[in-house]
Amino acid sequence: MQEKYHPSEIERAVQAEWADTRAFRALESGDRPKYYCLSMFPYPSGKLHMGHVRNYTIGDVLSRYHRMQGCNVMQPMGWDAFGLPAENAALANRVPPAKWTYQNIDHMRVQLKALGLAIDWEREIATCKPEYYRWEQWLFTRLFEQELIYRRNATVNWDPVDETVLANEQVIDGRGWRSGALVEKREIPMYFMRITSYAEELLTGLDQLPGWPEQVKTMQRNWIGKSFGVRFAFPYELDGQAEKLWVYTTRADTIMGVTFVAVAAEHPLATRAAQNNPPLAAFVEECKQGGVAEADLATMEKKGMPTGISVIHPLTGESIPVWVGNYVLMGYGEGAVMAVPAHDERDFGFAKKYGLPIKQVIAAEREIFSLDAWQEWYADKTRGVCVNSGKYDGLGYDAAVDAIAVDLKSKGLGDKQVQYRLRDWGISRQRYWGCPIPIIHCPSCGDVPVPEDQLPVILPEDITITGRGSPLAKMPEFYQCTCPRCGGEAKRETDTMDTFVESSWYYARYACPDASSMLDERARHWLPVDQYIGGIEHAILHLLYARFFHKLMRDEGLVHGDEPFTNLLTQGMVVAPTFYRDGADGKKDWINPADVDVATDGKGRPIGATLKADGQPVTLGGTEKMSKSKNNGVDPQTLIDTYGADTARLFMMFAAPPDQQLEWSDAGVEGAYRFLKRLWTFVSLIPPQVNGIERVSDWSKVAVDIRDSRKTVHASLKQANFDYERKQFNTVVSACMKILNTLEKVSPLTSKGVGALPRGNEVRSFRLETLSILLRLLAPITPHIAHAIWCDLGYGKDILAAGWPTPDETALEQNEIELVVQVNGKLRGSIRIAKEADKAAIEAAALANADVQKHVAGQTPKKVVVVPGRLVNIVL
RNA sequence: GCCGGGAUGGCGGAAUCGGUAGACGCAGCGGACUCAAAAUCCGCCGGUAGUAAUACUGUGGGGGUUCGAGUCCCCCUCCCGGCACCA
Repeated sequence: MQEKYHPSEIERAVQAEWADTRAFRALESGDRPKYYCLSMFPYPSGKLHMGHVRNYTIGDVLSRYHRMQGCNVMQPMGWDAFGLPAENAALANRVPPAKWTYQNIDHMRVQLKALGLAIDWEREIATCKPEYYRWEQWLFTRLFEQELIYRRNATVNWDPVDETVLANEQVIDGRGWRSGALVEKREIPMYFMRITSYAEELLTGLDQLPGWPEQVKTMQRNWIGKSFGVRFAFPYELDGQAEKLWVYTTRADTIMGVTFVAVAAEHPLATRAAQNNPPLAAFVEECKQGGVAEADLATMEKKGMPTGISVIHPLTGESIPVWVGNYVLMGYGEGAVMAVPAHDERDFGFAKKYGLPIKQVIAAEREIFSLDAWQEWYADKTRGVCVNSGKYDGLGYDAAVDAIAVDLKSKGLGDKQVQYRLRDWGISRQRYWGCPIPIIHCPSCGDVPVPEDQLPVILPEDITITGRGSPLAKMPEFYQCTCPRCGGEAKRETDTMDTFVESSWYYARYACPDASSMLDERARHWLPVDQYIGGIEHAILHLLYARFFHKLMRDEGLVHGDEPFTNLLTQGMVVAPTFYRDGADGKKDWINPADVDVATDGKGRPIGATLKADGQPVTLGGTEKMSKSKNNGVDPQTLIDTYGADTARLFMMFAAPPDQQLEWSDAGVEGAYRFLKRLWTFVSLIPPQVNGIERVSDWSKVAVDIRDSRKTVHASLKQANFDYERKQFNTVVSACMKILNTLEKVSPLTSKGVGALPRGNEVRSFRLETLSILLRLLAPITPHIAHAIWCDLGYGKDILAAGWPTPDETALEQNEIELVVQVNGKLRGSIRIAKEADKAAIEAAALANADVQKHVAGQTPKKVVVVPGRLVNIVL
């Protein structure tokens, strides 16, 4: 074994060995318990980024740890290959999306393999391949026939210049990202999945997921948003016809305070009113401007205009004016809301702005009419009682809602209703690079699903992207077809599916990537996923859609069980410092941290930075998520080329706990490399054992410093095992570092001192045991070096099969313990005392302590608190 | 705006059930080795005062509960993630 650590040689050799032995092929056979470990698959954007490295290292650590614990592990990998960036790249570089995507996949696969991940590459899938998406189309047709998929109109962002539907991301400050045109809302027909039919199950199912972070479950619960309220109608008459304007509220107890009703611009009532009201028509037009993103709608200025139409309050018979409000959306709920300015912040602001009446109907501790008065109690439904509400006066929330619902029901104008905030999932996309929707539009038969024997509907890959509309809609050879039902001339659907559809079931397909049906028996074997790992940004949408899909597939008889992912780990982002210079056009020119020298003050604080190329200063821009736009990404490839995969992995695991943000640090990488170098050098200097080692049989007889060191090692092992179980890998690494520090103190080895071994067998035995523990603790994190040393030292042929180390409890035992003594909660001293000493003995020893007596100063303690094994607190 | 998180030395972070704040690493400072540098090794390292022992102070800010609070409760500030067509 050479003295110098050469990671690239070691890693190449170890990876070749794994490949030759197909070490990570997952088989369904055997009697070990299965462990399916899945990391969210990457979008093939071109190059691996640090977020990927972090995600896949976490997954790999968990996979290898469980394998060493005796599990039959499956860890697959694939590509979330459809999506918008491929079309953008096609526009920019004139490369067809398919070609671009496949090239990226080939490059990123090589990069992933260099990380030494324990992946079964024989299960690789790419969602853009017909053999994958054909089953998605097949399921679509099944769900369509069950009416779990249906077609209706929905609002999208429309770029009037490019004549294209825009993603929310492509709308910047209300304008199209390429054309700069003001974006409009437009209604188009789309297919929807009836996720609301599963709302209740998606909600209650969260209670069966103890392995999910509470934070994610809370977000999903709030997203589903189950509410108990009242749906009721305001009757009115229009053109001699009796009509009803329906609304929904969770605060029916405030119904007597309604002073106006607001409807969406697209509401039929608004349309009708605008017919002979030009200013209103103009306002309705104005409301169509802007995008559909909820964050924009919620933060924009609330505007409105009266329709001139009034409705009747269902309980008081009062005339209530109807307004059009730009903040009311047709797609949500009824497209109309009751407004109670006295008890709702938004309504209050609106009423103030337009001089609408404000009527207090809930008793507050202070008079209403200032914004902060009602805020104190409004959120707390249990506190207020009704006032100015006629027969409901004095009732609390529950009683008032009950009484009001009964009265509405008796008039046929409403009733209690449970509602969900969750909306059905619109899956149609007016884009090219996606899975074609398998529907044929027949003038006589309507929407006809493509029959099974005509699937897949293959997406043509040899096309050109213009940025205007969908290429498929310009390809008669794609859309011209005959109706499967009547044989007449028909038109194929040219929309594709939301890419979230592919990522909603890939976890199941990995179990049987070559199945001749959507899923087979192997999916039932491997599912559910035991451990899922991915970014917190997927906490709601992707994870909710995947849970929904699992239930759809369950009801199709394709999978067993209700939930797809038993345990979930949401990793934090990778962030790095940013640097920039102000460009000529007023925009910032972002400079990569690799091209910058940072100057620090005496204490190591950064005080300035210069560009390496010209030595001139650049501005420090703060720490942000690694991204192309801020040019602060560090290329993982350079990292791996310079230090090796083990260093990259070690740094990633050590720098922060998996679920927290990770700050990039070149010096931190150096530190990780230094540790591996130190380990390697230490091992390389161990002299060959000519006659083998005579093992110590009774550790209680060895020298006290070795016994103490052994205690540290086993305590660190115990801590590391605890931290592995709770997935806090940064402290696992800390424990490993501590073990090596301890070992080097007892068994110093330098290139100059080879052979000069003090105390023979005791040290050798301790070293042998300690290294076997250390290497196995490190094996999941830095698998190459651990495997190489394990073999070199003759521990065995495969560290993955070596089993997991357990601490020797006898090494941790101690007769005397140290107790900290506080006086009035302040640390004043410490005592050593027998482990089994009783409370009286501890108290006496504590009071006898010189440091303590100084502070007690003859006073009689009021109380003495003894916390066994920890401390004594003397209260004066 | 709404929902969910976060804030601890110069920096990343540790503190498992309310019980010694700062483990482990980085940076920095001092020293050894060297002709020299790199690498490596040893020591110091929250702040203030002090030669020191030690004292006071300290976990974003303000209040509270408790013998005892980084940890629990209330209020506030700032930062981050998501908001349904980025993935």
